[in-house]
Amino acid sequence: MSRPTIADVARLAGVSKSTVSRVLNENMHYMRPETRERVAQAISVLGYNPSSVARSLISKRTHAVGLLVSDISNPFYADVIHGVEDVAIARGYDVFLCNTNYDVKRGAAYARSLVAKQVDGVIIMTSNVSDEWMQDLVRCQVPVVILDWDTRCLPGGVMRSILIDFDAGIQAAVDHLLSLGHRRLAHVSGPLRYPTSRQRLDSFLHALSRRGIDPASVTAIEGNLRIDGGVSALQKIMAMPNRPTAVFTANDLMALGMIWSAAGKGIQIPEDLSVIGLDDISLAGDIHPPLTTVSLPRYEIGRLAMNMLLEVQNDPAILDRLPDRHCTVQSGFSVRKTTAAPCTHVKE
Amino acid sequence: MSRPTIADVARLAGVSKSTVSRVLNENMHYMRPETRERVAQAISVLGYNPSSVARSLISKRTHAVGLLVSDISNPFYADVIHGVEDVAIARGYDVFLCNTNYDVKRGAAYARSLVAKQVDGVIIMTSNVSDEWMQDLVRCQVPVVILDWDTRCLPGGVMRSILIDFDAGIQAAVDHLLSLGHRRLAHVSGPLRYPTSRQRLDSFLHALSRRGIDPASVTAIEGNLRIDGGVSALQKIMAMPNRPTAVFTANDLMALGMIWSAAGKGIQIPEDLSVIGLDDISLAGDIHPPLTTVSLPRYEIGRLAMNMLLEVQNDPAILDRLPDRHCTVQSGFSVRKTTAAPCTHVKE
DNA sequence: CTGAAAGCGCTAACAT
DNA sequence: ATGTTAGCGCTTTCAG
Repeated sequence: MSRPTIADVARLAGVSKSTVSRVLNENMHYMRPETRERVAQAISVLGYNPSSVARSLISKRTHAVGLLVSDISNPFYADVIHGVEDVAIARGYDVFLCNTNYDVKRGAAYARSLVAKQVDGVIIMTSNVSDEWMQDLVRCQVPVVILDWDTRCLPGGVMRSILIDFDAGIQAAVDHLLSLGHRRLAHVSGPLRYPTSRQRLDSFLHALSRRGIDPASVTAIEGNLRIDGGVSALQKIMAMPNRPTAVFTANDLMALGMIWSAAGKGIQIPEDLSVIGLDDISLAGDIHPPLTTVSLPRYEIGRLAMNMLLEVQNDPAILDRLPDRHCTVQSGFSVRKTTAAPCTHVKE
Repeated sequence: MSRPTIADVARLAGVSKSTVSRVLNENMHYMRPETRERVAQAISVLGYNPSSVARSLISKRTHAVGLLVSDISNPFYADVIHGVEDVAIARGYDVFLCNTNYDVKRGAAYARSLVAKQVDGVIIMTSNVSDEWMQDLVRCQVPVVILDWDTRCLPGGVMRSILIDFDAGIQAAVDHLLSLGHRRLAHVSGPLRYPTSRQRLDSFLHALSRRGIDPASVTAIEGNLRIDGGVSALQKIMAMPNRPTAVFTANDLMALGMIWSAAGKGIQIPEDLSVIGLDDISLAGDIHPPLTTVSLPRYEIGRLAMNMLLEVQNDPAILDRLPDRHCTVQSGFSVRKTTAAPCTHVKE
C-alpha cells in the first residue's frame, strides 16, 4: 500500500481534486462546511499527507536551504549551525548540512547537488570558496548568504554577505598584551591561501603598528586551524632562541592545542607564555585555564545568516533597495586566564 | 533568466526531450554519437542541471536522508555525522541535519517534516525517542536506522538498529580501576529517563559485582551529559565525607567538565581523583591530562548507519532475510592519563 | 535510433 | 461553491 494521493482523498470524499486542494490550502474561497468536513474525514481516514515534492514542482520552492561549513568538528560551527537551525525551524525550513572538510572539490559537488535539489537558498561558511561553486548558484539565481568573504569578487548573483570586523576585538587583544608588557609577539595564522587568514594576520599587524610596534618584529607561523596546528606551533615557538612571550592564534582550536600540549610539557600558561585565541567557542570558558580570546557572536551569526537569506528569498528585489549587500558583525574581546605579564627572568 | 529545462536543451540541440533524457540517463539504448554530442553541447552551453524535484516526482526517491541527533555541540556527533556524510556523498545522497537539542517536541516536528519531504530514510541518534515521532515514519514505511535503542518497542516499521555493547569497554574500565586499587567508586550518569543512561549505569554496576564489589557501594549521581553536568558532579563528589577515589562518567563531555573544574580548584587529577569517560571523542586525547575513556567507534557508527539505511532502502525485503534487524558495535577502552592509584593518605 | 504522448501529484486559472 | 483543464520538468512506454 503506497502513499495515498490527493486523488484517493477526492474519490473517497466524492469530490474533485481541486476541492481537496482547497481545504488543504485553507486560504481559499469559502466552501460548504459539510463538504469541507467530508474531505477532512477522508484525509484523516487515509492518513493523507500532501507530497511536498509535487508541490515544489509547481511552486518552485522546496523550503529547504543548504548550509556549507568547512569543518563540522570545530565547535565554532556547532554554535552557528544552532543559530541557523533555530530560525529555519521557526520559519518552516529544513537545512541540508554540507561539510566540505576544507575540500574544495567536495564543496563544488555539494553546490551542484543543492542546485539540483532546488534549495531555496544557500549559506556558505567555509574558509575558502571556489568560483567554481558559485557558477551554478549564480546562474540559477539561487540566493546566497556568505560569511566572511569579499563578495565583490562574486558578481551577478543574488548574494549577500556577513562581514566580520575583526579589528575591534584584535585591537583590544593587542592593547591587552601590550599593557601587560609583552613586546615579542607571535601569530599563528590559518592557511594563508584563505583570505580570512590573511585578514586576521593583517588586522593583528595593523593593531600593532597603530601602537608603534614594528610589524616586522612578529613571528608569523602558518597553522591549519586545527588542534594539532596549535601543538606544532608551540613546538616551533619554544624552540626559538629569543622566543615570543605571547601568541595570538587565528582561532580557538589552535589555542587549545597550544595550551594542552604546553601542559603536557610542563610549560606554564600564562606564566611562560600568554595565549589569545579567536572565536570564543563555548569550550573556551570551560577549559583550564580559561582562554582569553577575541570573541565572535557565533549563534547570532547563524541567525543573521538565515534571516538574511529568507529576506532576499521572499523579495529578491530587496538587493536593489538595500544600501549594502552586506552586514557587519563586530568582534569583541574576552579576558580570561591565559594571559599575564611576561616572566622576564625566564630567559632560557 | 530562470533555470534551463530539458525542453530548452532539446530545442537548442534540435532533438526531442526524450533524446535529451536518454543521454542524461546513459544506461539507455545506443544512439548516434553525433546526436549525443550535440545534446552534450547544448547541455554545457546552457549549464543545464536536471531538476531532482521533477525526477523525484516520478521515481519516488529524493536521494536525501534525515539525520536526527540530540546535541550537535557534542563532539561525539561531529564524528558520527562525518561518517554518515562520507558514505552519503559517495552514494549520491544528501543529508538533512536535525538537531533536536534534547527536545522531544522538536524531534516530532522534524520527523513530520522529513516525511513530508519524502526523504528516502531517517537515521535517529538521539538519547530519547518518542513513539510520537515514529508514527508518521512507520505509517509511510520510511526506512529507519536507530542507534542505541531497543527496537522491540517499535514494531511495524522498516526499521533496523545499531546496538552498542558497552559491557566490554566498561568491564575493562572497571578492571583497570580495581587493579589500581580503587574501591570507592562513583558514576555520573545521563538523565535516567533515557534508556541508554540506565544501560550504562547497569553495565557499570554489573561489571563491579562480577568482581565481587557491592553495587550498592557506588555513589550514583544523575548528570545531564553536558560539561556543566560534570562541573556540578565534581562539586558534589568533593563535598562527600568519605568520598570516592574514582569516577566513571556516562560520556566524555561530563568528564571534561570535571577535569577542567578540578584544575580550577587545585584538585589534582588523577592524584586526587581518577576519572574515566565514555565516547572517546577526539578531544579526549588532546586535552591535558589526556582522558582515559571507554571508546566507541564513532566514525564507523556513522558509516554503518548510512550503509544499513541504504541497504534496506534498496531492498526492503532484506529485513525478512536478515537473521537480525540490528547490528552491534563493540566498545573498547583507552587508557590515558586521568587514572592512577588512589592517594590513600589524602583523607580530608 | 529518435519522437510523440501519457502521466508522476499537485495547484491555479477558467468554467459552471 | 465546486468541477475541468492545463501544466510544473522529467521519464517512459509505444510508435515510427
